[in-house]
Amino acid sequence: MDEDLKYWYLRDHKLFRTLSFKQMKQLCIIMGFKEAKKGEVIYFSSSDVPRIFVLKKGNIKIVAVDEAGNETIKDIIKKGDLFGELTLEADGESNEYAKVLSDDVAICSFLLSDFEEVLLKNPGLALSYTKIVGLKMKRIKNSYSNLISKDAKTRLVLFLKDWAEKEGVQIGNKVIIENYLTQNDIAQIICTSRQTATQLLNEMEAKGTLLYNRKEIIIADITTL
Amino acid sequence: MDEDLKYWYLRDHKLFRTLSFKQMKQLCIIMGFKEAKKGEVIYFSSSDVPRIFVLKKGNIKIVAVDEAGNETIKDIIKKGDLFGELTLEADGESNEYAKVLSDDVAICSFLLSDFEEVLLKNPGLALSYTKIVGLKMKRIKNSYSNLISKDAKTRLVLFLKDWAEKEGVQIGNKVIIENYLTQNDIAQIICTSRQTATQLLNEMEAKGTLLYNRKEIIIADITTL
DNA sequence: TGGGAATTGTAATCTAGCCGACATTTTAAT
DNA sequence: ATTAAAATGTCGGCTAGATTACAATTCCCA
Repeated sequence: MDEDLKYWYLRDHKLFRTLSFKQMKQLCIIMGFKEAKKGEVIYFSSSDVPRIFVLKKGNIKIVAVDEAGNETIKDIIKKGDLFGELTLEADGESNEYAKVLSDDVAICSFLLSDFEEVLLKNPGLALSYTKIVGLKMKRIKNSYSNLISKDAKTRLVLFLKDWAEKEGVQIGNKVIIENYLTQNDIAQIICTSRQTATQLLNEMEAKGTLLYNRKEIIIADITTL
Repeated sequence: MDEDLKYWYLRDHKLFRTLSFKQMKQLCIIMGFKEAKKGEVIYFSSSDVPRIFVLKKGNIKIVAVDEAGNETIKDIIKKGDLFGELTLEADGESNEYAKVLSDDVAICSFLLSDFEEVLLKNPGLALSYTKIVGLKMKRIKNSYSNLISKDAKTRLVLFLKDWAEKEGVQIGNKVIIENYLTQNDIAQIICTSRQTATQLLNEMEAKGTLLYNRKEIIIADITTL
């Protein structure tokens, strides 16, 4: 792939904006690039050499499989997000994979070891990176503590609010969200059964607070959700 | 407090071992030091200037209080652990406090802003720091996913195994843990009600797999727990 | 354009574990 | 020693939500 295009893809990310041209060049040399289509499984955390990924386009979900074969959605990764061995420490144990949700995705990646080299030479970048990882941790902590203390309905509402805020198009108090998740996906994210999620969504639709279909979700009034 | 003693306190921590004498001196200048006794509440995350803390001696628990006044134990901090604004980002929202569990504790701290300065000048330190934060994140993720997919009994067993591994004294297959937690504390950590935790512990005691009292916990056979 | 797969809808069971309501024991303080 | 405050032990009722089991829809593509 063209070096210059790679450069711009990366340059676009807030994490790398502080770097000089020379430093960017250095990063680009070690960069990988990949595209994939909907439904594809693009990444098994344990199978490959440890890497850091930057999602440049589209959405993917990170799914963890436990010993019993149960699948949990660990994370939804959106354009601009980092994923992979964020902790800078390879992790042989966990069995995770990533599945493409949107029609297609574009992904940049570095080898963990290469990325570390660059961080060592750019303390500012290391600091920014730590903050990004920290922020991610904070979000995870927050959503997990919701899982524990709130009931399924509250969790669904919190998830919808969060989704609306991040991606929704707001018109007055109405918010339209492009829906690339199935009810089963949503259920897995808020950690409940598919049936419960379906029931809750239908209840909300009956009450008129919501309008659900496979293409979009329309929230009647985000302030009273 | 004596500069030299401060120096050694810090030097002792693995995170700072790579620093030169000069760099250590720089850190010591900005360092604070504090001691506290059992039961004392030593730290409100939101009330003070953002800080990073290193626990040099003893144990504390980090407790979060939600809007409804429910308390959850977020973390148990042990000798050598870091806590506070680890993400390098002040967090006005969360309402947390730390309570001393052991007879007494000793704590070092830096101002967040000062610590950032030092990290900027020491890329290696920044990298180590990111890894420590990352490791903590990984542990949190792991324990949370247990909360979600496992039942209360399994969670208790996992917690005990973890505790035994980290702090227990092993004699053959028998493990003795110094118990500085109440049953209520344990219940909060594994996110169940106090009554359920009590019941589970008593069941295990009845089956002979365990011996619980306020001073210590003796696990009969760690391999079959 | 038809048919299989994925997604969504609905209902009836069943259970872990929360909650309230105590009794009992241990600890710490005066 | 006395007593108040923590910590622990025990029990039954109650409920959110998992689970099982189908039906109905919608999507996809050959």
